[in-house]
Amino acid sequence: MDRTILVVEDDPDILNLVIWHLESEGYRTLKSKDGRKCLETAIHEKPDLLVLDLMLPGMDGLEVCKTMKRNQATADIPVIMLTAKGEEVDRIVGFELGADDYLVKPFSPRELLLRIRAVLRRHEPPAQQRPGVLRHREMTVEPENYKVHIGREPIRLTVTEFNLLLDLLQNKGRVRSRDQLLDRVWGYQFEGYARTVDTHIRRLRQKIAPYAEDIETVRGVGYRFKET
Amino acid sequence: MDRTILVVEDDPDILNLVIWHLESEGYRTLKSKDGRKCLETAIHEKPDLLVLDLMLPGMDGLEVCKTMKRNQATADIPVIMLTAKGEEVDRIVGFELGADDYLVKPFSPRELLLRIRAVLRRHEPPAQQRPGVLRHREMTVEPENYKVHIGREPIRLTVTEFNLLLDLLQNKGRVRSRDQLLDRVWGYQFEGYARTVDTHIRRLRQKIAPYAEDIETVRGVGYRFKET
DNA sequence: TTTGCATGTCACAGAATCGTCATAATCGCA
DNA sequence: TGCGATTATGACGATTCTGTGACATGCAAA
Repeated sequence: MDRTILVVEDDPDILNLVIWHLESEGYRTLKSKDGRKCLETAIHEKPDLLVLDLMLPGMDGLEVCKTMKRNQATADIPVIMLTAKGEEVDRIVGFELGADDYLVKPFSPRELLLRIRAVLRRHEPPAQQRPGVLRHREMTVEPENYKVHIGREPIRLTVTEFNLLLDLLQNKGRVRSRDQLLDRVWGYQFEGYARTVDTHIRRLRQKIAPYAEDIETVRGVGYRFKET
Repeated sequence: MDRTILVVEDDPDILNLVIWHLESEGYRTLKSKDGRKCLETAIHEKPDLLVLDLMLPGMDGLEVCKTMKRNQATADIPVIMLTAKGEEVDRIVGFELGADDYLVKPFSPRELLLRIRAVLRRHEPPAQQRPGVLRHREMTVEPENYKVHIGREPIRLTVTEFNLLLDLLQNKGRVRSRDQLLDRVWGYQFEGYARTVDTHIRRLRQKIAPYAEDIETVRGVGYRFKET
């Protein structure tokens, strides 16, 4: 699962409280105290959901929300608004801004968690798009669990190896350049050499030995998982 | 592929660095040091993407961006902003101006390249317009995959051979001179003899043996892929 | 702290690929 | 038909790319 939630709130007490509850529920979290900064975070980190305080220094929550919905990169991220009593609830509820739900302070953490769960469920990608279990001959890969089996035998992969395998498998038949792989598996900000990919490909091949050949080297281009 | 990128930056060092990296990745490039001039260039040359420095002499990056987005001819060109640390990142991130992404200096060239690739991917024309699988009798060529089949049989081509075949096939029926082929397949910077093309044509003919005859030699001119 | 694992980097060897050249074959035209 | 120009071919050395093992670092568990 491992959803990431960005919390934007200027009151440090509330911020930490919310963060603490989210993390103890197993969510990954990001914080921001500033309306402007949080947009930046939203774009680069692509959280699965945003918990947004209405009253913020600088750019207020309404603005943040509107801006996000206008920007293609962030338009799909659901937003839960936090408001103090008496704030302009009506406009939020009107959802002119694209907020998906809202809570009036003071709220109970449990309620927040429930709302989050509900909103996430609503925004869950439909089953056929969701990464289900991937298969390749006798090998099964479970994206949600970081588990790989060949036949009955469990295969122990590191996170990097797993992500590498997953990306190749999800793009079966298509060549991925080393840079593309660095981008997708290691992330944008990684500043390493393309050679690193080779090493991990090697380790991956060793571990999925029976199918080592099915990771094809496309010389001068990159790697590709063999179709069927 | 062969996308054109306009880089607008007043610092010549950074400008040349960026240009160099872009070209070595195979992009065509245009430069501009001036906010006003670059608008003109953007309109006439229709680049596929703009890398725009925030701080510019004359008209600054924000203005350029806003102006571009107002003008129908340039509104669809994605923009990646470059900013020095501490500059008004917030307004950019607010995307009031329509920037599609941004980078804070100092940035790594690799990261810029990755962002460019990501933004271009987002703005990619829909699939039905993109060059799909090419066919010639029993032969299929998948441009994105570097894959060639004759019937069911996969054909192993090197990247150079593949690009050569692709260029000929995409221009079926038209003669290409050796110089044209050198430019398109080997790249402008290649400094070699035209005879090199002959050798690769030969290797290509061998590998696609059943259709060897379909690569016609046009004496004194170049080569041509026979119209079905 | 020590230990073990995951990771990224490096250097080197082997293999694939490339460009060039010499020579043979072919073509177009007088 | 014969000649010069052009192209095809095969070989070879040079270059580039990948696979591999070894190693340094960092992190986290013990």
